[in-house]
Amino acid sequence: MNKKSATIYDISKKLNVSVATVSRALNDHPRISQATKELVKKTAKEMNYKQNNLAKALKSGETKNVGIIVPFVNTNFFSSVIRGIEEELSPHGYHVIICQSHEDVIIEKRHLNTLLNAQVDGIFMSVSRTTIDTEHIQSILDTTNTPIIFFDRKKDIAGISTITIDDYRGGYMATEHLIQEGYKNICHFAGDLNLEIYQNRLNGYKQALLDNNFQVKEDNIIFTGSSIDAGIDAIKKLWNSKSIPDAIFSSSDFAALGACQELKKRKIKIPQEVAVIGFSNEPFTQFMELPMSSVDQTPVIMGKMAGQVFLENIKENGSGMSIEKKVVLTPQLYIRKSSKRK
Amino acid sequence: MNKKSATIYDISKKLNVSVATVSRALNDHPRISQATKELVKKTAKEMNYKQNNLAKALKSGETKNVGIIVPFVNTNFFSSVIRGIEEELSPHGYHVIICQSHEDVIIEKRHLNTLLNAQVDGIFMSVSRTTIDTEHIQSILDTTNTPIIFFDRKKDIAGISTITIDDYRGGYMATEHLIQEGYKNICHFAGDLNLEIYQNRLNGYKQALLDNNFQVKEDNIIFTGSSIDAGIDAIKKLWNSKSIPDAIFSSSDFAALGACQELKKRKIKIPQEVAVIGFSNEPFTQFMELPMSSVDQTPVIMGKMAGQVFLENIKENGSGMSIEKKVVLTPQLYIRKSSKRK
DNA sequence: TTGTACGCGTTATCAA
DNA sequence: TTGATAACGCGTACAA
Repeated sequence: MNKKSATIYDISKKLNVSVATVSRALNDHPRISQATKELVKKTAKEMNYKQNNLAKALKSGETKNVGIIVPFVNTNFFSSVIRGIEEELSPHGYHVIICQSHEDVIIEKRHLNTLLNAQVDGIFMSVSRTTIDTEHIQSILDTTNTPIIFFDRKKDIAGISTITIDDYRGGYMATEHLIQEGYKNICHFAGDLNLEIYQNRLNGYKQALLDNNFQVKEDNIIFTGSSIDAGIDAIKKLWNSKSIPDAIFSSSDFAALGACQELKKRKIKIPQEVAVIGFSNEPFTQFMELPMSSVDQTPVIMGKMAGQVFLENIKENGSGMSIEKKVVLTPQLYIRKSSKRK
Repeated sequence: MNKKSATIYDISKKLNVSVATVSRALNDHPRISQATKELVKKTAKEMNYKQNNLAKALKSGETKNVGIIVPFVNTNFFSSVIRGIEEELSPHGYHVIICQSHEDVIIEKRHLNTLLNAQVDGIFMSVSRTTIDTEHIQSILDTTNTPIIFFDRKKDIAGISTITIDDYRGGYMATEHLIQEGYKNICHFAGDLNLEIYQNRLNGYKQALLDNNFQVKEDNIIFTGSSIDAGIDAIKKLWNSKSIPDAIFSSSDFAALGACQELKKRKIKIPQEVAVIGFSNEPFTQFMELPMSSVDQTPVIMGKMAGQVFLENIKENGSGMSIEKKVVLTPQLYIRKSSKRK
């Protein structure tokens, strides 16, 4: 009842040739006669032979598997990056193993270990929100040859290639756009500053203000999370304060959405009274009651670039030394109704 | 410069014990003295030993990897199912390998083969749109012990477990809801009938009409794809016909969205003049200009159920015979403004 | 309690 | 052009 798949031994027995010959025939080795090649391949097909990549990997040291660690897989951004990586690597024979960290550094650490045990040829990761210390990553770098590639949420570690978007520029672009539309009191919904991306968006915001002779008011920087509720709360807080803003640049589309909902509830008009612009260009932004402006992170391209960097790394890595590449993609500003007053 | 990780041989040499002892110590074998256990584990840590799961898998025949084949990974539905599978299996030590078929049966076939070569312990899949013939799947069933589990988009093959939602019921619920709201001329945007899910949604629609003494008019069944443009085209076609509908039950949220856009353009009021209800409960539906009703497929639960069925299958599979399970989940109707006239 | 030696399925080296 | 055999790293049956 148990169906064990045929091995090259089974083929070699059946044909009365050595396993070496079978292996070479199947791999189109140049010094094997055409006749035996065809014979071997034919009987291999008949016997339903399937190459065992496990054994091959054990011998060669290459599994042709890569790991990807993301906080959650079912968000538009991360699933799109994964799509990009898969599409870049699949044609080169790689498989992609997905792990979710749930924003928990403990789980992230565990996944890193199991991926290494599984002998993956490389690891792509976006660090979790709770990843502050990075010794667990540094130690992999020190003790293994497995290349690690950060995308989007990176940490500064020498020897690790990164693919990011220019979040600073994204923040700058969004803010400058609001200024050009004539808004005067622009506030910012900042994200978790433990993550560089949110720091950079904030810094871009600040610099755009300064470059346009605006003042950076600390009261205008609200630390929200990335949830709808956080956006709602932020509006409540702001509208109870002395200085009510006339524009919001949110580092998260979801917080921006919450803001829109709360503003509507209060009958405050977008974009006439208040402009809103988000970040990530989530699919829902363009279908909202009032289509929302947002900064696109080009996630599929990010994934493809990450894949390319990995492939180059593998190719160059004959020497055993790792090459560090820093790819920075330019975000794309999508201007929609929520921020167009003119 | 090349860092090769330590093996049990390295540890055995260092401690002057046999590899067997090292192996057993690391695996907490009962008949190993506490002293040597601790010593071995300590030095293993010192030498930065990492178990090579490749070798283990080659020996044991279990890779603790499963494959998932979906058309595309970056859709809300599929990425949510993947999340469910990963969360169900990860605690049991499994890794999840993702493959995209791009709706192409040729690619699907290739992925199936490479997954088998990789010796995965199981394969989860949603068939591609172009998968009509199923001999490539049947032959895996006949020649290997690798369990296959269909989710959502299944084919009827004996011996394959399936996790689906009751699409028939979903179609029935949506249609009946429209009838109860007083709509009289309900049309249906049908999907690719090569996929059972769309057949079932259509059948549920038909039966709901019949059960409520409505006539099923073939002209009211439009075969659209699942794109926004298809929805737009469908409206154009319908509004040029003799019988203009007052309600639309779309088998796709995106086609429904296109319909909403085109209806708005034509200044036709939703839900007063025409009701719209979609399928999948995509995140954008609740944030639309006019929040859209939709049928939720509970994808994360679907993924978890698929994972559970796999685990049960593995457990029971000592005998080498595969158990076939059919899990049918109940869809959830989300009624929003686009279909509430009363 | 510990050691020896084999097998898992490949590929590669050395001989023939 | 082909064959015999070692090696990859691990677990384990059989011995001691």
